[in-house]
Amino acid sequence: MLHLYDSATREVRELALREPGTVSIYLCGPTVYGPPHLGHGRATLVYDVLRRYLEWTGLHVRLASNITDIDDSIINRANRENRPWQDITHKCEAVWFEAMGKLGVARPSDVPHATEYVEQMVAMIGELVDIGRAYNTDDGVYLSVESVEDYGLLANQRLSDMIEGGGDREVFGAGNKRHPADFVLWKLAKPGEPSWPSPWGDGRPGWHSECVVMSLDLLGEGFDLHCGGMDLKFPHHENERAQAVALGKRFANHWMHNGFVVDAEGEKMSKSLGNVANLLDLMEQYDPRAYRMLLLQSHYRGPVTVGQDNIDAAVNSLAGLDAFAARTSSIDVAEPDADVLAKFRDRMDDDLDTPAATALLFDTVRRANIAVDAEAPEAGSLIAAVHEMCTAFGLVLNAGGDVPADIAAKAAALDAARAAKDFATADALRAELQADGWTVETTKTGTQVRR
RNA sequence: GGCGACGUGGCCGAGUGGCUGAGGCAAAGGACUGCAAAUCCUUCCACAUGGGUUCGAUUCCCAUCGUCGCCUCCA
Repeated sequence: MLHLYDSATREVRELALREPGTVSIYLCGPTVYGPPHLGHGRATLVYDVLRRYLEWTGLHVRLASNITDIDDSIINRANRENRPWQDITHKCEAVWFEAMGKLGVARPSDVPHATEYVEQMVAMIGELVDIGRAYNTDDGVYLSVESVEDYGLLANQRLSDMIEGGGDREVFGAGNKRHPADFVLWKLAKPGEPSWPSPWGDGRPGWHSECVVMSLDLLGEGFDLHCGGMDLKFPHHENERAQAVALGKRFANHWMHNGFVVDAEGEKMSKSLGNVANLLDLMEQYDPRAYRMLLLQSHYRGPVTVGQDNIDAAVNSLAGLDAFAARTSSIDVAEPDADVLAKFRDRMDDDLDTPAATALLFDTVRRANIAVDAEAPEAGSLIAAVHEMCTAFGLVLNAGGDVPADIAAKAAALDAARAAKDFATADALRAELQADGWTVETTKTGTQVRR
């Protein structure tokens, strides 16, 4: 069974399942007010790999991931561009899922929207007020963090230490709060702002409430895993948890956080890649699979640099895998090599060690190539194992696909010329095909073209 | 000020108290090929610095230098 680092206990431990055979996961999704960036891409890819791997091992995965479609950033942009806020959220959500599609990130099982859950949030906030753990001020309702026993668990900091170091930052709503770390659950609307009714006045929910309500509604108390980017650990996840704890509910059993995307060579990157911080730009300029490949070769908890060299290396390594898929596409597959798959699971179960698992993938590719060259009997099972691992990774290999009749004819002509030792014609034909964007490879069964 | 991460070969990026340590990319040489491509083989002598613990450290501890993240709305 999968062992994962748990941010709450700060150790790698087994991901215990509330219900055998099924994994319930909540992933904090995007606030839809702009195009997805590389950070979004990393998070969604990391959890897509997690999900596919779990499914590949035979588990049923229920993945809920929200869309935050009401938020200050959205309102600000709407005001700035003088257009309806829903216009922004709808458009951005469409762009989001289009980008996810290109990345090969499967759509979550559930995609709840904050605006669909306002009533439930109001009800929850009401409960917190009733039990004296939240309080009303003249600009909203706040949660009293001092009423939460172990506030700071995820941040791994004591409340007092956090406050001391606050720096020069302005404390939001400081004048009204009982404690500087108290956070807003309900924001009273200013004139012209979108709002929903509540016992405390018209307004909108604070950021941290939606995930509590949605995760508990869709997945139920004590769900298995809550995940998101490292930057969400505090305050977002801390504050989600605080609300659940304040309500006396069991929340996530395990917390997983992925590392950041780093642009170590900021200047260089922007020069060579343009505004590569934007995920859409990256996918436009490179095979979208390259980002997945790059992330697979790094560990999910560490920082990862996304730069030209990095992406190029990933693109080139994919070319090797595609070539493998192409040259083995006509070979009968057998039962996947059990030994390889067992090793694969060992590595993946060890805190999702995809770098070790990809090393195994490449190693298996080489072994399979050797077997294919030798026409050895184990080729089929090794090839099958490679495809199994790719499935678990969510990596789709390109074996070439359909070849138009005229191209196939040229390839046949090339073979004929070679057979006749008319190498000048053969070379010319090959150059033509290559100029057309085709990869031309000589195999035992003749010239194979793909792209 | 508090909490935390990290410094590995040309680049990226794993990992381990003891034949000096994956994998990918790049480069070089070789096999194969009419030539290529694909494939395979080989090579490319790397673990920030200074101490300490140890029979032995890249891996453990301390210090130093350097990089970075979080500490109220950013995946």
